[in-house]
Amino acid sequence: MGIGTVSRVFNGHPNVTKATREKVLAVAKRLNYQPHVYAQGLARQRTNTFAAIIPFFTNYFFIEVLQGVQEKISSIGFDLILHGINHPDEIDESLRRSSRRGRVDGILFFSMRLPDTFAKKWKDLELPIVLVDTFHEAFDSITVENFQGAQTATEHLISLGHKNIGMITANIKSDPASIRLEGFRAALKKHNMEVNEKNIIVSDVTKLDGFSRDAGYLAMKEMLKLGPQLPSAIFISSDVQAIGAISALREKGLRVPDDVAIVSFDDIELAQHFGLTTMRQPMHRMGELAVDQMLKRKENPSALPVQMRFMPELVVRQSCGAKKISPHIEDYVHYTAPQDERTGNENTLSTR
Amino acid sequence: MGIGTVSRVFNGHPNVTKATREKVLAVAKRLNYQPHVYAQGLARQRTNTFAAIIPFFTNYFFIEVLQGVQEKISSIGFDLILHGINHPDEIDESLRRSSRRGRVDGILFFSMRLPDTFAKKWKDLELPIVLVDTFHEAFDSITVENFQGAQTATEHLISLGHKNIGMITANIKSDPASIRLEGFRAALKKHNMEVNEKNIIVSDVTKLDGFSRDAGYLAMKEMLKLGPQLPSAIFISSDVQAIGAISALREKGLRVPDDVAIVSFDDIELAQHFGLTTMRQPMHRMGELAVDQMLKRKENPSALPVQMRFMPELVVRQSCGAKKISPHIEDYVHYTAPQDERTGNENTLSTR
DNA sequence: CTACCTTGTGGAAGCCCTTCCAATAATAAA
DNA sequence: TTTATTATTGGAAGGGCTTCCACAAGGTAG
Repeated sequence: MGIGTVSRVFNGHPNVTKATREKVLAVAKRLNYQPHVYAQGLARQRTNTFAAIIPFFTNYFFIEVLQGVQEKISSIGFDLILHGINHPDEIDESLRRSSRRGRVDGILFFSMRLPDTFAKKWKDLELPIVLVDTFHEAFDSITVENFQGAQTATEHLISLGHKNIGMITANIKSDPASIRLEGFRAALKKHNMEVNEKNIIVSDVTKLDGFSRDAGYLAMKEMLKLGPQLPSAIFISSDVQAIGAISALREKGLRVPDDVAIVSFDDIELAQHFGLTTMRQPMHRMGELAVDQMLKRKENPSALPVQMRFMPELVVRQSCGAKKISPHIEDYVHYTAPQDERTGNENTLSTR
Repeated sequence: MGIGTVSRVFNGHPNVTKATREKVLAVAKRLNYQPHVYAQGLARQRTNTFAAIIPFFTNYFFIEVLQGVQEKISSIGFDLILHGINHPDEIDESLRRSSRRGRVDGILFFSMRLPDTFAKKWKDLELPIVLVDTFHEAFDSITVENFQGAQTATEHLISLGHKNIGMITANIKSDPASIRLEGFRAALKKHNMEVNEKNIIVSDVTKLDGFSRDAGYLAMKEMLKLGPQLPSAIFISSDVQAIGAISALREKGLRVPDDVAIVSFDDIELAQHFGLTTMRQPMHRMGELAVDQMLKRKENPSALPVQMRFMPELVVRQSCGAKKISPHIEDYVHYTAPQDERTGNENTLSTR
């Protein structure tokens, strides 16, 4: 049996007699033979592996996207190398590691601003990259219409008759946060309502760019200082923040949606549990699509960058007050204020 | 410049003159040269890569462990190949893929029972494997004292004076669930209390082995049928279940901890938010240790299997009633019953 | 029975490193 | 200055595949 023949058998090439094929397979089984992955990779000049660079997924949004990615990647028989980013410095490092010649066949880059230095020198590199939940004109990207989404969310509150509407947004340095804020403003303007700057609380929390429960809690604390002028409805830039914000409201004895109506963004799994009205992002789907796009890009490396944008969908639950619900039930416990025991890791991370 | 010299420079071998080193480096930079990862792997016969096989991390427990793993792996300059398992069938497939010759240098296997077929043929394979949150005598493992932990949790409730104590447990097919149940029983016996079988609700949910909010919700619904004999205190086998269970209680107008005291298990991030008294597992740390153990195992492949067991720690918050809290506040919303909109993925998965 | 296609098979070359050994250069000792 | 050491350097061999080319074998048509 020639060495080439064996290769042909294992790779399902057509020109092999059934007899030889079986003979090869038999011997292979007896010897417990398996092709050496790296040797194949070296010879074929590809790895069948993608890297995913993700700001660490303590944030539920990423978990769901990552799940989509991972399932899709497995289904096509590829492997996924995971780079969790906890600190902005790690971005460069991860990109560099992933770009090492022969390491992976492509990179999925999530939710973080692609460093300009990389954006430039990337075009030389033949390595495809797909951006998810972030944008760069030079590369394929899959994003959500944050502007439109925020507008829709806000308009929902307007349509419920609210006149005094506020917003709590995550750290403005993050694209999604700032764009959602713009959408909020646009909605009010569109309906000839004045934008009261005091009604806008911008989180200055740096951890997770303010997309966290703690940040939401603190922001609402801040907003509560408005006292009687407290908005009757608030758009909050993410579900996790909304959960924190609700805790702050509870502490003051304020009820959602009766005293304050809330619409948030993301529709993470918990949103359902908390009865949050929110803008649903097809997270799982976005993960899958990212992989699909990666494959397409590999087939046609020179095509123009593709930009997919999803329209988030309004999911009406209870927190906005549109759906009336059964009698209120007493809550059982206070939210213990942030940092009570878990050590607050103050790494800043520019992310979603 | 000889080819060997270049290699020496890139690998930091000592015997290279400063002059040559710099010359090589200069040329390398000019040519934008990088060693080819797979070629290195082939020549060195190692990949600097570990695989992690994890039941999919919609479950917060895994996220936290995975984070520990990922950080540690990056810190030693290795790569992590992630295999998320959604269906039991995928376990074999993942193990097989990871075991392919030259694919990875080691496998971290999480929370699932290692298939016997693999356990056997593994010893031939030179590939190290470390088990986390699961056990097999033949391999290194890092687990938590589920028995002791459950016992401690139960004793805490006993010490608070409860006489009628119940337990809600996840699917008994899962090791942690069944062991925690045993610990519960042992605690009662130790204190000469009778074990009332009606007070034990065993979840028959298969998805995530019943370690889910829905399962907890349903189990509590079931338990509520006890009516006036409802236990005054309940030990629940995980935090997520406890959260679901609390929702069910709320629906009935019952308050935690006043009407029912609760202690659960895991101490996921959300536990704090919900004020759950729970048994803390050092999840992040377990992830790191798994990697450490992997490295040790590689240094000394023939050492006897190491079994590390952590003692979970009781974290007292509000749900057990030991800490009295400020006046109750009305809750704002019902828990919308399971499966209201998210399509219930009914894959069964034998996991934690 | 030839001449000409197919189809299948063996193996060299190439993928890109690391590692080892031999050769050379530099240095120290005599 | 010569010899014995030691520090560098070059490059062949080897790691395990894929791919391509040449050749053999089997078929078909003339």
